[in-house]
Amino acid sequence: MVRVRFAPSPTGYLHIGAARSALFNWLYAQKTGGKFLLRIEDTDLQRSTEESTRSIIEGLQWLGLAYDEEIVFQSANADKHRAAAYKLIEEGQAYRDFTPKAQRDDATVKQGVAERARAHAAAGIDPRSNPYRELPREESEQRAAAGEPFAVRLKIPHEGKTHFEDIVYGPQERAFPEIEDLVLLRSDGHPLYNLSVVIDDIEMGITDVIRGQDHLTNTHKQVLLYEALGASVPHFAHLPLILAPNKGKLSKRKHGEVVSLTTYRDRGFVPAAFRNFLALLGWAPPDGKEMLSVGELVEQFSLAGIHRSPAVFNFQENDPRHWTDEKALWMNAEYIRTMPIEELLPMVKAELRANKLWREEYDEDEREWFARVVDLIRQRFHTLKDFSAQGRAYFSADFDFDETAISKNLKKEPQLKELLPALADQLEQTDPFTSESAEATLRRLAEEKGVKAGLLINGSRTMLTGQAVGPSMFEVFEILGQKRSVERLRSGVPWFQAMNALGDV
RNA sequence: GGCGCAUUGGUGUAGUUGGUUAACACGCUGCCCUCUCAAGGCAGAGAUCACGGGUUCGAGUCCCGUAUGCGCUACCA
Repeated sequence: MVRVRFAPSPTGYLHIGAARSALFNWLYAQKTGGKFLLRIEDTDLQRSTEESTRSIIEGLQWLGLAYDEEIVFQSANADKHRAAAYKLIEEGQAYRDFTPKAQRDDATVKQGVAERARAHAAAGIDPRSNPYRELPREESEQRAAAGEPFAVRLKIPHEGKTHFEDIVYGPQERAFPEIEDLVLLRSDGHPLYNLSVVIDDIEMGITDVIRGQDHLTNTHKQVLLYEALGASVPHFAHLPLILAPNKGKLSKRKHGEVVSLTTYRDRGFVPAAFRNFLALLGWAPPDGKEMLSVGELVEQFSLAGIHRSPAVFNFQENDPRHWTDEKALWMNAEYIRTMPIEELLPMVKAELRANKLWREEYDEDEREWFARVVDLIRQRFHTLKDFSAQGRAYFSADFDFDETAISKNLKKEPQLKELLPALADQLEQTDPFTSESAEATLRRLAEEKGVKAGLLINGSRTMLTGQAVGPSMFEVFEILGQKRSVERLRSGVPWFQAMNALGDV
């Protein structure tokens, strides 16, 4: 049975790249009828936080990726990791390295590595030569017993090469001389990443490791460890990276909240929409259809459909209209306007509630009305936030008037100041009050006064909703009802606001 | 520095064994619809398939090289 895992380190919010890894693992588990496990890699005590763990769990939940079994916290397994390392020493597959720990500054590590490599090459030193590798066992044990600190390193053979088959990237080979004897245990006894992952994956019975491409080259080391440990090697599938628009690394420090999954939740994304979008980064369904429900995603998903080149996450910083990938935004709007209304309603409810616009009647007597409004206004919304912003006038008498709407639809025609109350008088007499009758009334008045119907329509739109844009106005009349429509048409509020704003009395 | 991976319109992708005008989605432009804005419909712009060689009757697809980008190379994860 297939067992896959998502293994994030809790050192910050859930990155969208990580979220995609989680998605692909989950999809694969669903597809194969396997298990999807969650492991929190919290071995870096300084950087790991509980808050981050919480946000990861919330993020997965939001995306609808339920994990099986108990969460595994890697830090809880440190003893097992150490024991495995000591066992490898016993077996002569690993050795104690008494070289004093080199001081390393995290920020300059990459540079330091390159410099060291250059220096070694220039001096003709084999970077893998380590005087402790062949230290006689007695001496090694004596020095350890005497309390001398040591790191534990895996012995990599000098000759030969590793090989594994990556499901996405194909056959991978690496010559042993290119791999340094990797450190398993720090001199303070702390187990290191490569050891911990392998032990935990064995322990958890992981059959398929699906993760970011940044782990591809390190996989050779892990394969060696599996072999040293006498465990069977899982299948590997590495996923192409998700890059920033400049094709650089997508990071929080440089790109801010666009990379955080919670941002999408907080800014009004429908989970299914974002999940759908994420699935299309690095993978494409065989039939090319892009709007896919979870069921379809599961059905169509295959590791073979994942391709190798990195995907660019397209957004424009400093441009609020394009704060994230346009296709994601489009897809969200598409979901909002096409998803079953019954599924959308609870999301709108949550949004209204958060903005104190929710009324319990919407769940009871006015349930039908509520569904009708949502159905009417969702057609042109892009995020759930829009229901409480542009949609505010439908749920509250206390809404703002858009400045451009006032100048374009009201102030430009001063006579509207009299025409709209006149329309209100007419509408008050209209019975029954429906979109059809409201339309007839309005058009009759326009004809009487010799003005274009559009003038009254657009003016009404701004009076009733505060906006210059929105659904068909006659639908709005009906949905808002006779009483509110008449009241708002008579209200002088936007006129005062216009005068104040524009300073002409 | 070494090793690895990648490279199809602005972006996401299709193009499985080489064979007609390189396909789809987002975005963009125009038109239609119309009470506005969307949606929808129609039309369109945009790719010398990174570059240079080669194999072949024929290459986005195979081979070699170059460039660029990214990753790994840590007593980080």
